Amino acid sequence: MDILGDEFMGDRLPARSRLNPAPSQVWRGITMRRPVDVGWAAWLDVCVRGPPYAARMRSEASVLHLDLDAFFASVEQRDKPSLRGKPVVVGGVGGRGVVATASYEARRYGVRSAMSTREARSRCPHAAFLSGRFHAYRAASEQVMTTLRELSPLVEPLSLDEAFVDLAAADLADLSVDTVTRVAEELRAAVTDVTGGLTASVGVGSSKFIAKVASDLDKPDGLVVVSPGTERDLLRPMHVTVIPGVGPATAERLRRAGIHTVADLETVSEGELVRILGNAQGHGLHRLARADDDRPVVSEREAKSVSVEGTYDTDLTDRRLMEGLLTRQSGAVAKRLRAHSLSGRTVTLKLRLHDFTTLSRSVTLPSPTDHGGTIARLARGLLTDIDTSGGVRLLGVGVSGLADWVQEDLFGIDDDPDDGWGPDDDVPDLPTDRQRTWAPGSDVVHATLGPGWVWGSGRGVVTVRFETRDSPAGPVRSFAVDDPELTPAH
DNA sequence: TCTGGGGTCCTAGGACCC
DNA sequence: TCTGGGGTCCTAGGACCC
Repeated sequence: MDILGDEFMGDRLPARSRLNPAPSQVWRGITMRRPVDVGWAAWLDVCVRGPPYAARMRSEASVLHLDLDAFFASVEQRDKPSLRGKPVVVGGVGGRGVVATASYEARRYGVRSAMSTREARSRCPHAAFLSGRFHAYRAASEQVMTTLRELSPLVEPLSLDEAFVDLAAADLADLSVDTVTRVAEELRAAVTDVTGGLTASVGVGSSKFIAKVASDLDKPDGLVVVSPGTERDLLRPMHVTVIPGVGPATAERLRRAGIHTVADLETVSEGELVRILGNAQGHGLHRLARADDDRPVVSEREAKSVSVEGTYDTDLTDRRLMEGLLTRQSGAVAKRLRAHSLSGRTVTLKLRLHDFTTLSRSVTLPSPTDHGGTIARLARGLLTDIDTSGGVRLLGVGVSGLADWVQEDLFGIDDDPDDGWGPDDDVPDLPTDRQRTWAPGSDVVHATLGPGWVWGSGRGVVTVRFETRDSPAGPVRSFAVDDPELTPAH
């Protein structure tokens, strides 16, 4: 039975784990066998989430969370002394910009992250409004992350200004509250030193959740260490929104069920939470409400998607302009994919209409691409079905289903003379309507008009690139067509 | 002219396969 | 010629995070 059990897990579950061995690594290489007294459902749970009978929570405060204070604004004040002590707002400065970071001086006027810049200007007209210098932020962030890695090899950056550090992987004498307090204070000083004056708020606790809550308790420039055993008392009086994953929508659903605080949440059964919030969130919240969090600190994460989007100061209505913007965005996405040696199979078009409704449309190729032209053609193709007559405020392109290789590299497209696309080959008919993409799975995936032609009304000779299963940037052929939907671009 | 940009994860339905 | 169930893949949308 045990052997059967191992085979079962080895065969089925790992489809994901083998490719993407994520949190399961907490088990530190221990091969786990299903004990005879544990049922299958419970065993699955063990394999996915970790051992339930081992201590789920760490017994020591060994997870540290560091959060740089008002990061973007602080970098600006550091680099420009005239801004020190004054309200600084970094974010979008255009007509539709929002605040990314407000300095503490600006926060006194009610300026907050995610507020529209328009609103921020009306609340604090004398603030300095800056659009941001991301190279400087990235450089400062790197200095900080390097400092964290000197303390422990296990550092998980969450963004430019935030990271978890696993102190259990650090070379410390012990993990007592006194020791981690001292280490955390030294770390804060080191961060300020290496960045030339930036301050950080730090929280330390027995889990990611507790460390993050703790770092919020004494901002800015503070340190809170939560003693093991006191976690639940700390959380009980807090509003449910302290729990990561509980935003405005979830908080409202909970409020309607009479649940406001973590203490309220503790009294609700797991089944009831699942009923209110669905499976994943219900189970997750039931655990977090009890400070039950064994998520490991993970240093390397694989990217799952790459995207570029833009919100325009005035709504777009010109389709040709939108196609041009998509082409440019696709090129940027492709460039970033190639910079990371990635390619992806699914291309997603994103639109936000004038009334803020958000749409997405996607297609999946048989093999991954990192080719800007291919991404652009697919994105423009997806746009053709959408009614944009009311105006479009946001346009974007993304690629997901990422692989760390490109099929064209493995099966060169030009060096096989008998690749089935010679001059005498039987080439499929051109599409006669505006539809330019074939169903995935057919041999020809996509055909695109060559330069000089757009879809419209007319007829003539067109150049078409055929994209096939095996060659996404396939052969180019010319055709005489008699298609009233086709017209020269000039 | 209220509401960014870059992500992650989850849900739900349909197609398809065994 | 009807009744399944499970699993995977794909698409669309939504919540959430920094």
